[in-house]
Amino acid sequence: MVPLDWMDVRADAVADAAPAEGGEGGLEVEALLEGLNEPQRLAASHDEGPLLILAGAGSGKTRVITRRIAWLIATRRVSSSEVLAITFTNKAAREMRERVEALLPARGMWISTFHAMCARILRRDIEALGTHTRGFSIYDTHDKNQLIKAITKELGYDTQRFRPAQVGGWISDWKTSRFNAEEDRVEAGFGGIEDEVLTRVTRRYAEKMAENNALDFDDLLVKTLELFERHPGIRDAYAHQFRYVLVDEYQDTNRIQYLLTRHLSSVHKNLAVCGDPDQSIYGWRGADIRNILDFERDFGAERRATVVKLEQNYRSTRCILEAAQGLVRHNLGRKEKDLWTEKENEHRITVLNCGNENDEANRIANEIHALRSQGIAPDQIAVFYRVNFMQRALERAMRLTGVPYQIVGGVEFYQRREVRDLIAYLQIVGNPRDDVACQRVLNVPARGVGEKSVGLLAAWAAERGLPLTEAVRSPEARGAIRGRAKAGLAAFAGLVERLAEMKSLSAVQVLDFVIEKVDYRAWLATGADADSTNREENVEELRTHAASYDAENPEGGVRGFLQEVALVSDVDAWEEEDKKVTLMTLHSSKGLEFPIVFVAGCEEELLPHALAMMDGDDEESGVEEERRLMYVGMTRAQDRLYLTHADRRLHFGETNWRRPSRFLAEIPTELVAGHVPEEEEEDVLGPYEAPAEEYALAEGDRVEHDHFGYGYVARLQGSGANARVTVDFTAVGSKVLLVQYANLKVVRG
DNA sequence: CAACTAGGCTTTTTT
DNA sequence: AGCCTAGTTG
Repeated sequence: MVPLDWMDVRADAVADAAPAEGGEGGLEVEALLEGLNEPQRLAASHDEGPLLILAGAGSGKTRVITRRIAWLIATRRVSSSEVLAITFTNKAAREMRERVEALLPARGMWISTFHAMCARILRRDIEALGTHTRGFSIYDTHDKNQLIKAITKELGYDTQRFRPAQVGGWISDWKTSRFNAEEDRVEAGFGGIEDEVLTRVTRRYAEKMAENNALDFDDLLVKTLELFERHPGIRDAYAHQFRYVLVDEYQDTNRIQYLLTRHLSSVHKNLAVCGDPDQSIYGWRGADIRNILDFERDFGAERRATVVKLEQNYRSTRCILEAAQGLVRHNLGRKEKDLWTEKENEHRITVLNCGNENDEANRIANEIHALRSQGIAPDQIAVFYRVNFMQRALERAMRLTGVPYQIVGGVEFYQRREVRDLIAYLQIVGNPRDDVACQRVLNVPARGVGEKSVGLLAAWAAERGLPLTEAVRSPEARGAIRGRAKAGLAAFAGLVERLAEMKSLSAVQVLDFVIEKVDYRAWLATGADADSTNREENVEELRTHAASYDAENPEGGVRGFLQEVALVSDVDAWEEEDKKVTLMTLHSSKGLEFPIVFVAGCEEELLPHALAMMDGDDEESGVEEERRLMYVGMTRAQDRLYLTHADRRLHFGETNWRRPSRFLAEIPTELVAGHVPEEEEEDVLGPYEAPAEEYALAEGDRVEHDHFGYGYVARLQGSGANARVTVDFTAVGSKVLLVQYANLKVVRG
């Protein structure tokens, strides 16, 4: 967040020119459109009515949006608080705000993600719904899963069979689908037990969320929509306020976001959306590409929608652009775009075929070294991958070869146990009804309060419909508990009493109180964890975060901090200034650009991902989204693009044979330097046949050993140098041997 | 009854 | 890395 007092300092030459009278194009206004090409200028200076900006990759979209906001404020006598702009990440929101403020002084613009906007609206108006108070907690996926697990257990179902994450996914689909168009309502009907679990858990989940005064990510959107539907007065107040509404990355909005957009723009009907159907990559979480495809029909009924296509790419070389286009053209039923660039080719695309994941990582690291010796700074380079686990091999190679790197996302800071513990204490301050938070830290650090005691307290609270913190504070509830737990609970109760009085303190003040009071550092030090120092560092980092939040948001307090923490995304934490190579998932790379890009793991079953292809009934649409994902990754590159794939990859202690991605074969060959994989013959069915010598051993094989004689292979584990085999020898019984030294001979027949 | 340990299992992508 | 389970110890 930007401190408020920066704003006035930032005004530059353009800003100094006050908005022209009547808004008609004086020199100053012209300056706001300076340097834009014709379609960009059209989009930036479009006045009233619906506007669809089809913005190809790298076509200067952000620039158009920021200029547009500035132009509206400068010429249309729009005050900054009448502009609503929705971005995909908080980072994008922050940047957009800064860039507008660099053009003119503007205060109080609503620029945020959908989720942050909804949180802000609900903080003000949620009490109209009668289920929550303004101090509500925001549950992230982890909190949500904890609650679902508890409920699933409570209802007597097996949490192994009905995994919290899976049930959570069902609930999410169900909530979202309630608002979908009549014709494509998700058939929640699995039939049988699944249906029963879904129905019962969903109902109980909604009850508990209300009791806990908590909202999950879906709820933020859904409750805001409910608020607008049930209280038109509230809806109209916002709709009147926002004279101009702008939604970025519109191709990735879901049905609820679409309906929210409708409501918010319903009075002035000045809605501009911006996006690229070829970059729609969030279908799996409910995003509906039809939102952008149907925009003209949806919003153009009263007043014809203006459509602007931004087709000049300012980012990539012709080679990169053509390769990416060549790839995405394999998607059927897409609107053809004619992206072009003036940047001529310097390098062709490099495809690297590697042995295994470590070889791949090393070759990427070596290439980075070579690039650095040509004077390219590490922060000009990014490595993308499809799944987070791939980060490990890459990270290892970077570390071993001394490449400075930073990882975006992956093992998230806010997911770390120590961080979550401390956040949970803050959540109790922000919302004493938060049972999930209370339960988490009831016995952290260990106070002798085990499962049994917690069960007694929870039962007492449930009978009376009271939150857990009340049970903790009640001498009556504690009366049934004896022994070590009694003293521990008394201590925790004292702590809860103190926390209840800390609502108005700053985040770091509460944090410091808790850390000191429970002696959290000492508790960490007793942990058997080898990396307890690492945990201590994370505690320090959390303190730093809290302190800087407090400094920048003096009014925010504990709740403000919690809200920010709940809604941060991976990319939000990314620091561009660092002189480091960036490692991130393809999904996180959306909206970014780098001179040099590596896309690792261009293999079948990884990109396209195996699960994307079996999800639902429509395999091809899964593949198409994966193709778009690859397209997004490729179009991040400005000058050079490397695509790598490995023949073998280690996953879950198993080495699998890999085939190069079909997407590699879809890139026009003349654009590629290095090894071009030949298109594989059709063998869609059946696993890829591995070269025989690598599978020399199989379970059940009869083998001969120099010393132990004959036996049968009972088990194979690991791979490469670590591959081990368990053999039941006739003479000496069962032995575990390292394959590479055992020198076993297979006896066939 | 609570605390701790070892070992097995698991991960598509994320606001 | 974390969660779960089983088994042990205090």
